[in-house]
This record gives sequence, structure tokens and C-alpha cells, in this order.
Amino acid sequence: MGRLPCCDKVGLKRGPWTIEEDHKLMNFILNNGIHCWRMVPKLAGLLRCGKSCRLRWINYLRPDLKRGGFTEAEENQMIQLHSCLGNRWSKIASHFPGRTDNEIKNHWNTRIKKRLKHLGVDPLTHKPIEEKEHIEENKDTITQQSNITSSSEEGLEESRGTGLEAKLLEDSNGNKGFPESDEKSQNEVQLTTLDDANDISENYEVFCGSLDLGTLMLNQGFPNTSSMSNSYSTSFSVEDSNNASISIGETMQENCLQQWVDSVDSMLSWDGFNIFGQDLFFF
DNA sequence: AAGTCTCACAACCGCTCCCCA
DNA sequence: CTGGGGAGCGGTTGTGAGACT
Repeated sequence: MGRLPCCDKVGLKRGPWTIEEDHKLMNFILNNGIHCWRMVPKLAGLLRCGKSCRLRWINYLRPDLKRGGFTEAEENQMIQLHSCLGNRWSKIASHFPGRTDNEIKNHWNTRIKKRLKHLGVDPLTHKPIEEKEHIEENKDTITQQSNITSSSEEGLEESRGTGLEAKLLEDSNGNKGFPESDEKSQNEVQLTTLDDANDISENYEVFCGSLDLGTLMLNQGFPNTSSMSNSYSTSFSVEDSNNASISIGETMQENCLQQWVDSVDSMLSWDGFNIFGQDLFFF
């Protein structure tokens, strides 16, 4: 049996998006918002499936995306969150405003995994690799040394409690990572990360409140954008796209929108957001 | 300079979840 | 309660750019 494909793939384009396609998608979403992803490609005149459009928008075209590399602090927070949440990338991404789950997943797989392995930490379990192997050996060994004669359960607990991750995550403030099995500690780490997330969230609010695309475009040398600044903020999101589309439609001069979309070539790198992203760090 | 390798990231695929009739 | 459809999620693959030989 199996589920029917999400869309009729016949005649649909695949692979990398062209600038023209990006233009069309952005133009459509900014003008109409998102009601049904399945209808988006048809209405926008794209030969793509709805899923592809959704992915492209979320991972690349969304104006509130924060581009650029991850800082060490972000990486450490990512490791902490991963130890609590596992591979739930969207949950992890929700703690990093402007970052996508795909971005975080890629970063984890390409950078952090290696970093952890290099440090002798299993990126899956967040436990020291040697100790884990040691425990496996203990299970098979009949004669055990007195200092490791405790049961494998105890060994596990011990390994959790002495994870290298704790050392790894110890930051300048003395904050440390917590072993998974310790319920109290886990609660603490969740609170910690929630607090962190709140801090970031607050920063983001400040960031969004003080930033708008009009300003951005002025900084980018984009003409005739002062009238846009009140209606188009970087807090624009898919969720409020309906409202956004209304306000944009009502307040944004059409030629401004068109000019903005036309200027997408320079905008696509979102260097401007990088600049503000750096500023964000000083808030 | 050309070929090969490695790496990072964009995009796809298939599954699950959730909502609604 | 149930089945269908759309959205979201996580794993995997493809691709292009840079490094290396």
C-alpha cells in the first residue's frame, strides 16, 4: 500500500532553486500570505511541489532568518539542548530565533558531531566513548577489578555522572552540562535552557522591535523604503503571514515591494541580517 | 593546470502528527 | 470513531565549492 505522493511529480522541477523561482515565491507569499502550501506553487506559477516551496521559504527565503555561522556559545547551547531533547531538531531550533531546524541539523552533523567525537564524547548519548566501551567490556567480563566491580547499572550511572560533556559544557560562568539520568539535574538543565531561551527570546524581541526591513534596505542602499518601515518588520513569520500580507498590501506601495523583490539578488545572501545578527549579540 | 577528495549545505523523501469532516 | 489530507519533522542524498595532490 503506502501513502500516495504529496503531489503529482510529473512535470515538476527539482533541484536547486533559481533566482527567478525565488522571486516568484517571495512575491507570492508577501502579497498573499500562506493559506495552503499545496496551492502555493500553482498560484505562484511555479513548477514545484508545495513541500519544496515550504522548505525553500522556511530554510532560505524567510526574512527573519539569521544567517552566518554559529558562535561557540550557540554550539554549547545546542549540545546542552541536544542532550535533553535528542534529535528533535525543530524543538532545538525553537530555542534559536532565526535559525532553522535544517540549519541546526546540518551544523550538528557536520561540525558538532566531529567536535564531540574528537573530545571522546559520543554525540548520540553524550557519554564518554571510552567509558561506554569500558562498561560494555565489564558486562562480558567475569572477573572484575574491585574498583569497577559494581554492577553495570552502577557503572552506567557513574559514567553518566562523570560525562566529559560536563567538562565540555562548562562555560566561563561555571555553568555545566548535566547527566541525562539525573532527574533533578535534568530539570535544572531544562530550566537553565528555558531561561536561556527566554533571554534569547527577549533579545530577539528587542532585535525585532528595533529593526525593520525599511531600515535594513536603507542600510543596503535601497531607495524609497521609508514608507515601508512600519509595516514590514523582521518579526514577519509564516504564522502571522495572513496579517502580514494584509498590512503589507495596505501599507506597502506596490512599487516598493516590487523594487524589494527585484533587489533580491543582493538580499539573498542576507548579509544585512548578518550585520544585525552581530549587533544582536551586543544587546 | 587538471584531477580527486572532502566538506558544508540545500533539497528531497518518507514517515508521523494533527485537524477536520 | 475513523479516514483522508495537509503540514511538519528527521534522515538521507545530491551538489557545488574549496582544498589537496
